[in-house]
Amino acid sequence: MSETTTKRMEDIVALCRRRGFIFQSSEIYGGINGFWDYGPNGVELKRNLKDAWWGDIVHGDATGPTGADVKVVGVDCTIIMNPKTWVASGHVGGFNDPMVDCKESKSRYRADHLVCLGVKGDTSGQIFVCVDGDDDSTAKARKKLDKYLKRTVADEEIDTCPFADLSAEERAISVGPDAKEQGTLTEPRMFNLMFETHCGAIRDESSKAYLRPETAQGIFTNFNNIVDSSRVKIPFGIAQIGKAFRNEVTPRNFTFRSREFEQMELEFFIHPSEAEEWYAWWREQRYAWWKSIGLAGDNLILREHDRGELAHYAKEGAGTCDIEYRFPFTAPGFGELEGVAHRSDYDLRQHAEHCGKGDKMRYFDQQRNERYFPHVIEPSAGADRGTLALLCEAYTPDESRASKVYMKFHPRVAPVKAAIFPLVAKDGMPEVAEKLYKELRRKYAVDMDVKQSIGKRYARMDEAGTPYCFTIDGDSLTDHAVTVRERDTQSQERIAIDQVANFLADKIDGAPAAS
RNA sequence: GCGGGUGUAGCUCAGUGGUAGAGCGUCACGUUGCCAACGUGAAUGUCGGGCGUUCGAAUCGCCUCACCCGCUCCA
Repeated sequence: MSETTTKRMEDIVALCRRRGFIFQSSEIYGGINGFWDYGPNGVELKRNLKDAWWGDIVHGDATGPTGADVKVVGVDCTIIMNPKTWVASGHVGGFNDPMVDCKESKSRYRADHLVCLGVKGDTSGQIFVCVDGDDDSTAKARKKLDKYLKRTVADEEIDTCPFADLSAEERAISVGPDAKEQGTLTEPRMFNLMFETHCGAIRDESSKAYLRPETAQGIFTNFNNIVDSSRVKIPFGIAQIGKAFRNEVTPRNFTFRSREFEQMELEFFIHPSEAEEWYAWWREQRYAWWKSIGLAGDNLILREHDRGELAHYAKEGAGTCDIEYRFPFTAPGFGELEGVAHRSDYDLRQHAEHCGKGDKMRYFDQQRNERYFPHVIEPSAGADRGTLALLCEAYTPDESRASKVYMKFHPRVAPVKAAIFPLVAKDGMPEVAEKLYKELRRKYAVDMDVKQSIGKRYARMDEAGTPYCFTIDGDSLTDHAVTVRERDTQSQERIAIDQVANFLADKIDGAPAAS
């Protein structure tokens, strides 16, 4: 990473603090790793992002690839759910045992279930790992061993030992049960990224509960409730915005990897035969959306996953992609903003199996006269990551300005849409400004500032990313017009004071997408 | 988890054992005539935190926390 990009992230963090976007959580006590607070400007920015998402997803008027209306309803589910939810979803699996991951096959194994095969007395060659007691896995390892030694190894030559006993050097020459390359197995480690708590006063195993690590499961567990109560018909979606928690090993990169974060998730339910076209459609839709709120150009990419990195349930599906942004701390690489995944019918099936109400999780399609588990296309976005991307994208150094930097937010997400200034605080100008301010603030987040020089007030608004300033001067009292100062160009034009609200409406809602 | 760096006012920093400072910003009053103007005045500090050494610690030692960077990791 170059020095300039390093410097820049520090500058962005400093501005976030200086202008009230983001603070460290509980800072007066020294902060806490992985938790961040939003200040007055930050909460407006993040809320604008979430409102834009909700407005476009839930209240949108899109037509899907099959010609169907894109019908979406919302939910707001609890953070603490019945712990069985997380057993069904796979989040609790092997939680009390050390686990080993394979970087090649993406499989996860219980460390105490893995054994190593080698030839007695031979310490130089590769070690082949298999799942203890699993005949297929053992046979596979034996075959790999034979191939490696270019001969058939007799049973009595075989030496075994627990995988957990291996040193780091030995792990480096080990080949995983489902791998071809050596050294793809991680060291055994306890693996539970869920925060735990207890319901009720008694703290024992039976009262244990988890803070949700994703919002999606609240949607899946309510699937039949919504089908029964909302008259929705496939294809349709269920959307949720809410907090999720992951006890990350290494929170890092400002708010990018936080332990408490907010997700904007949509689960879109479709007939299995239409998965491919809906997946492709959502992928393009979501990519275009991020562009529309101001993430332009080379910093935003859509990256289709390789087959190798797909989750097990997605292997046979239509695909998975990430929408990624080039953050200063990932440059020249990218960091994930949103994942769009075809999850097939994995989640609904899992819950059907675990909850014992299998039929309830299936959908009866009147038109097709068919009962089936719908497939799911899941666009899952991070609200905090999105907010951070907006901040990074907006940050624009400009040595020619008094502020040395300005925040180039799209008007739709800008925390403050406009500021109203009397040019000087006399001759009736403050009164006119006050009247305009009161009129506008009913509808928009606007600021009024009477004090100090006009240049200083413009500079402050540049740093907060306010796109427009309306200045009332001596002539305004007679010609009923104000000067609009535009943030990005610093240009000025004069418009009628009774057209200010229309001007803003046009800029905020009718503003063209970033090029 | 490993390694490197940083931590003094909102920001940039000075202060290397003896009364915590400067510039910018912020606020108040005055002045003002479109880009951090000017004058006068004011407020602002657990010197990241704790323990220790010392008559005395921002300064020395130990521990710890947080942030940034490079690895690792990211179900």
